[in-house]
Amino acid sequence: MPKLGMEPIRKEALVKATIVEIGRTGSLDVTVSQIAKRAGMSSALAHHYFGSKEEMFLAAMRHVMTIYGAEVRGALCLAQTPMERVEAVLAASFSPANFRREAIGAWLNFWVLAQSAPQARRLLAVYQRRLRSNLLAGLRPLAGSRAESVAAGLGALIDGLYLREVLKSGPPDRTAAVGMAMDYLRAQVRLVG
Amino acid sequence: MPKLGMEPIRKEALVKATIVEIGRTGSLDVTVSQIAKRAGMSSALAHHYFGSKEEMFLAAMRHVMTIYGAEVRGALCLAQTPMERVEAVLAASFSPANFRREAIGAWLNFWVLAQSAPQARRLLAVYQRRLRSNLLAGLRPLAGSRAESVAAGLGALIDGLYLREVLKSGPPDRTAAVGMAMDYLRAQVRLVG
DNA sequence: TTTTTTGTTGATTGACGAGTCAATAAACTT
DNA sequence: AAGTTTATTGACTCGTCAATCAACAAAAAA
Repeated sequence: MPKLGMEPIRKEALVKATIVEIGRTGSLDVTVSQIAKRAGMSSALAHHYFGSKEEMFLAAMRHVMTIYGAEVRGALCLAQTPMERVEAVLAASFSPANFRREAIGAWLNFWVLAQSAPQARRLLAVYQRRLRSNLLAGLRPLAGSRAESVAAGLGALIDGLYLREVLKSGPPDRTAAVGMAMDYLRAQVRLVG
Repeated sequence: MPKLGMEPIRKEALVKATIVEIGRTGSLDVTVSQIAKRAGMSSALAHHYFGSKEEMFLAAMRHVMTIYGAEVRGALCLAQTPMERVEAVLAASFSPANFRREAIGAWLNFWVLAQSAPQARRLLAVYQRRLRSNLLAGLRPLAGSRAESVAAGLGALIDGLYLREVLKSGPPDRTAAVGMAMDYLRAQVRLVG
């Protein structure tokens, strides 16, 4: 019963299943069979489309980052003032799509992967650069020469808030996270203006 | 040629080797054989003393946290003012013993482990509580009712700075990390005093 | 209609690794 | 001296899993 044009559908299903499984087990120790099963196919087919488990992981990572990037762009085009720009980035960073258990768990594991897989490292570096430059655009008018340092701090704080969510039980509290980051932002900016 | 009283020596060697190997490979995918080899013994002996790989990981985690705890206590007993107390905690958090590649890599992986191993989760929770209360002791006189929130922010920032170090190349920059945290602290405290 | 391309899987291979065991040996105990 | 405890390892078991293969099915192209 092979319908044609399955490739993109299967690949997408696998990518999503990968994220779910990594998020669910909280580790990269997920078997291709697990992922394939959740995506509703045989493990052989998963290999057929992706070639290797590592490719699957990288595709999943790209997917998470693509969603993130899209949300940032979306929020950013509504922003008028510099402050709004920064707020937009924060809102996107803690959006429901990104700041949820599965994604957070996946994100943490990508960090681990980045330590041994150069490809993953590169992807994460791209994310960091993008975050930095997005923040910087809004921060320069607000914080002047301290913009660089504030952006670095804010970036680290965002990552830290993700990390802390890992140990919490219950659903992630976006409002609290955004609040914490905004708090930092306001405190740092007040010193200049 | 069995000398007696080897147990503590072997165990310590294994714990240190575990940290080194996890830090070196950047993942929990280290074989017991690798660890045992680095510690200068057979894998069978490693199993003899620890029973399982998981026990080895937990012992390594306890070790890292013990060092951290000792450094905090050491720095804390020299502190006179509240501000000095907070500074002491920060200094310990980014001390050469803790803020080095191996330990950082190990730390990150413990976080991952905490997602699936309840024991590890508990250990990490202990660390967080201790950090929180240490910070709070210094912060309450400085930040009053905002102390809780500042402590949470500082805690997240510290973890975030660790996380960011993972992707950097070259040796960790303690001074920069402490500076960033102090920066946050000063900004938050200024709003009160 | 034959052939090729695309989709799909059950079965298999081959490697690797955690944990066990039997055996050996040195030290302590009685 | 005989027995017990501690140290130590090579060899082995048993399971798991990534990756491959052979085979089958259906659509598209020839």
